[in-house]
Amino acid sequence: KEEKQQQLDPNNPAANWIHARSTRKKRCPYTKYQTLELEKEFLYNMYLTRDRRYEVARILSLTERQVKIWFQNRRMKMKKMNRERSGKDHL
Amino acid sequence: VMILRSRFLDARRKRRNFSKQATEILNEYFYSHLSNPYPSEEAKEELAKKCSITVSQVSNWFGNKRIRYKKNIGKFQEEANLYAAKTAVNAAH
DNA sequence: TTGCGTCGTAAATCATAGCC
DNA sequence: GGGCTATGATTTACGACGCA
Repeated sequence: KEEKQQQLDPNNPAANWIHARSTRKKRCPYTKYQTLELEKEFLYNMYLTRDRRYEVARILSLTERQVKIWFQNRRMKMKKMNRERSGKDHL
Repeated sequence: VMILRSRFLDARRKRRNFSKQATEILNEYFYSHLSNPYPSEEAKEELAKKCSITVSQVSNWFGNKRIRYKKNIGKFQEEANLYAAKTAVNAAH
């Protein structure tokens, strides 16, 4: 495990930071229907049971992994929104 | 009600490009850390304060900058030279 | 040692600001 | 105004690491 570099060269455009696992799946935007259904499910409960995940994936033609990750991302989004909803009170 | 309404509208107000000065500060950091342009959480907070934007916006800016820079280094060469010269001058003083 | 959780991010895409 | 690109924000998909 690990990787990363540590080469300096300020004047050279040799920024070799990260990346791109060649095996990564290309991002594929979900349809309005898929997103709406996922949102409805999220509203019902933020965490999926195994059975529910299987059903949602089947109904929306997504893999269970995609559904799992969608929920993880959705929870992070909610967290971010709450954080912003906190530092307010002005105007 | 009016206050709540104005807050709601305010939250949805259209985005604005960052000020010239904020962009200047972000670019100075980016180009002076070109070998590893990943500010720590603390650095992000400091940049956010200096730029009068949120930490999330700083993260977005760096995310966009890194990928766009990497995608076309040539396009940013002039800008890179400009900031390199600027930091060199600052270091000299 | 499987398996799902968060955190930070890449990369693609979206939305629209802002210039000509 | 209309088109076009730049730019800030959001959306998928993981790697790294944590915990039970």
